[in-house]
Amino acid sequence: MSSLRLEKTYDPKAVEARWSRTWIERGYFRASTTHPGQPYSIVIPPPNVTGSLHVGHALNHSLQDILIRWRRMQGRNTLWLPGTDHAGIATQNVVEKQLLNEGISREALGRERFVERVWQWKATSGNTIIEQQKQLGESCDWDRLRFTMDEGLSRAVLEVFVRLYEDGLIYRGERLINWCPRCLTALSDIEVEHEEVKGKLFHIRYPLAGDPNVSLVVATTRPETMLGDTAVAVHPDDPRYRHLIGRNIRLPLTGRDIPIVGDAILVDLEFGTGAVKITPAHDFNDYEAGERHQLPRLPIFDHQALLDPASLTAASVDKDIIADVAGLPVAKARPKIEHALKERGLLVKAEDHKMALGKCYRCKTVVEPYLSPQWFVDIKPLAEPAIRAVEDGRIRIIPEGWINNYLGWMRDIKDWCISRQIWWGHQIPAWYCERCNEPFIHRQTSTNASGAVITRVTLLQGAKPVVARRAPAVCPQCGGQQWLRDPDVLDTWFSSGLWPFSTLGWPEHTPELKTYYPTSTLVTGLDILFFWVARMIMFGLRFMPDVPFRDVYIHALVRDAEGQKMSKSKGNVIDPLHVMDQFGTDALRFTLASMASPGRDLKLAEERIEGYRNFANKIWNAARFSLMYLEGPRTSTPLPERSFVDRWIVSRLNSTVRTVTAELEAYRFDRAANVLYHFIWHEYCDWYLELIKPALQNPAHPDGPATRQTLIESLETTMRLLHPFMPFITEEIWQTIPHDGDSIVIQRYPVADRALDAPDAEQRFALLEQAVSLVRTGRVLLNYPPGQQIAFGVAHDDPEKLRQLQQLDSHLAHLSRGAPHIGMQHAWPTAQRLRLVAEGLTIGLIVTGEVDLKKALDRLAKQREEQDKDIARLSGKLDNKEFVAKAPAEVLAEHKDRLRGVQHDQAMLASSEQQLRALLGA
RNA sequence: GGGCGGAUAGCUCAGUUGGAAGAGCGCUGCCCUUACAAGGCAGAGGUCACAGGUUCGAUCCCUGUUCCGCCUACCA
Repeated sequence: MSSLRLEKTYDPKAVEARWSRTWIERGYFRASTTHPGQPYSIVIPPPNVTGSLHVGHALNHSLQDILIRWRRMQGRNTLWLPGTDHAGIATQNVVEKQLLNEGISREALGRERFVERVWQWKATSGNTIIEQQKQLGESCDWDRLRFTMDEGLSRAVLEVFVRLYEDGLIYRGERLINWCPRCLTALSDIEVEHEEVKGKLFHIRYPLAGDPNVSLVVATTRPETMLGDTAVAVHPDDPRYRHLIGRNIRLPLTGRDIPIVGDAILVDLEFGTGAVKITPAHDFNDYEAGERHQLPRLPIFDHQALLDPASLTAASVDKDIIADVAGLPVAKARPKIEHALKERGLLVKAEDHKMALGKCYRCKTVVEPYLSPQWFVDIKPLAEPAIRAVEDGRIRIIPEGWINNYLGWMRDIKDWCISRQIWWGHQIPAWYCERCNEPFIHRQTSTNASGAVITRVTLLQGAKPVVARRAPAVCPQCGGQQWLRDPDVLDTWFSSGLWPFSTLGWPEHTPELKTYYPTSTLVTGLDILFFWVARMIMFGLRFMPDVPFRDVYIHALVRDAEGQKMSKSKGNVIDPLHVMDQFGTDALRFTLASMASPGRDLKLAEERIEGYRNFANKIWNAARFSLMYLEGPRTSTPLPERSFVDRWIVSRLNSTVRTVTAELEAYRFDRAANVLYHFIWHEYCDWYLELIKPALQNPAHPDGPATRQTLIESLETTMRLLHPFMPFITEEIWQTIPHDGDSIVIQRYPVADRALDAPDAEQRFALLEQAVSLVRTGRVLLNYPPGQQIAFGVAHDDPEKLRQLQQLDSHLAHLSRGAPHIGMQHAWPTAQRLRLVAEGLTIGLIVTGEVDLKKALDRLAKQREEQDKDIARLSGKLDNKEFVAKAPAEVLAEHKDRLRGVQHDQAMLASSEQQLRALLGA
């Protein structure tokens, strides 16, 4: 026997564990290319293989699971393809840290053993997030789990790289790139996070060569880079300086002479001093200016962003300065340089200045523009089709607001630096003949702190690679057979950019690709729109060649209750697993869905989840109720012959089906969830289950059999409707109530049907609800004691409505406890009033609906006149919607503006009592 | 600097072709009523950021202002 029949509260844990296991065992999530339905496919944004589920995943995955479960129930051929990402730098950093804790550096370990070590770490921790995803109920086809460094996916990477190279879209070149001095690797532009910081703008005097009395004052935020200056720029139209163009500056601290050039692009007349130092090897703008003026590049920092003594010497820097700053990192070199300038009286001033600082998105270290040979993708030819695909609507971005964001970025896109100087990832398929390239192969040997000898291989600009799917055997140039493979690996986003087709078997022509590509919907956070989504579109269009997905649904970021980004360091992280443990997985899923409004970050507080835990419990108890009263005959009475209450709930459910489906189609998970919540709690539970109690509890009630049928049908349909949102509890209930089939997972999703709409029943219900609500309000406002029975009269001006209300008398009485005598009060003869009083009942009057209050009042007044001259004076007609009576005065005073159509007949009661006493001769 | 979004109840937010202000949570009062106290019923609470404009009518459309986010960017 299910606990559903026994337990008053829903205990999710056992239920969830059982069903998540069973669903997978029974293969409900397995996709088949031969399934007859129209394909609907989603590839999951692959989480880091060694990560664990955070609340952002929970949101992202819940939404996808809702879509997939919904489409599966609609009979579509669904595939939700799961997988994980090797997450190059991030994972490498984690393992490096582990090694450091053991006192080992990765260099000491060596590349091969280090990579082995990462694989080990993946093996031990890689299943964590997958298991957690299963716990969340994700209906992925787990048999198709992919990893970006799987053999198949790696082959796709290789293929794409080689083809792009052959097409001239991948090249190697020495450029200024963003370099993380901690990760010791190049980064792409978007891997740099900009942060506004307070810095200083230094004004430094640069004397003219051969004329020390004349000088230019340059402004810079980075004085330490001046050792690498190769020119000073002024604006060609600047009357202050234009006559100096062509003359030389004697660069302080170095004694080098560098030219003054005119550059209208670099120099802003309004800013700083109007003179700009040019350091082509350490600044992106200066790099470009250097190209314009054919200036030499003088790198002065090494790969760790330390001032490099060798470079400094080559740049002929003052020996004292070299001694002072050589080997220092940027942050420490800056004050030393500042000091040296000050000593020489060359520092004019240093003013506060806010500036944007670039940081590594993985380790938050300040990045350094660094001149080095790297691999790039010539991106424009890939971006153009990707722009068109969105412009012409082959790819829809939802919400639409992000389209311009995407287009803007794509139109302004710069070549993509794809090489990373790390070890974990897809090694670039480029080989160098050692003999031919001897001058370009630079081996640096050093001994590290632990005494290990470390060799660092750098392939200098000029090296000629052979790019191929496998290592070449013999060099076509020199016949040599010694090959050195390019040590770099690819940007981790290179492989994830192939995800929609590499996971389906590309470059083979598989049935999976044919069936499931293009995928239907991509569900993702805004943070990886450029990293991932844009790259998938570019690669998909080039290699498939078709869009990788039809719809891109972009959801918001999950923040904490204060709107702060969740982070471990802030300690404001909501751990989804903890929440699932505490409140149940369905509650978490439903919370996230209900908060997924477009365009806004969602602030998550545990109280919300608790609220939906209560919702789950409400559903549980509604199901218990249904089972409790299901004993007894059930008949499938034709709908038109069922009671108006039954027809009402069927109609409301039908309307809910219609709305939920429409909202899901529009990716409005929030609205779909809210509509479901409202229907189940406030219509099904609050009204329907209450209304049918008399029919269920009285064995002789004529509506009993049909109502039992309606009860169970509507519950069963509701469970199917809710299933994509709350898979566990719906399955558990569905299994326990009468049903056909093995699992709710593979049942048909409810479809709205006009024939089920019952506007007349809805109208009648509205009348009833209004009357009940008025009776209840009256009770409370008039302070009737709980046990006190009350007779209420109901007046209505529309004779048809009045007739309907009379028919609803029993419902009204039932729903307003203790008010058994509901009738048309104004029509009650005195004798009946007296009888009611004799029974110890209080008499009240309710006026509902579009009643003509004036008439009602007149009628009441006339009636009372006949009965008793002392009857309370009635007044207080406020407008056409409200009127209030006098007594009891204190209540009325308090609620005067609120009291809607409630009349307390206190005075009448008093008068009736007198009459009664008179009659009885007391 | 550019772009985008937001400002509605104490809190979190709905409110899409402009037509009498909504939900959840919280709060107050009453109620342990045979599905559910993780509950029921009732209730309080809002010049819809500010200033103009269009309109018979504006939370909604237009303009400007203030504040808050996010994205993006080479002001040295």
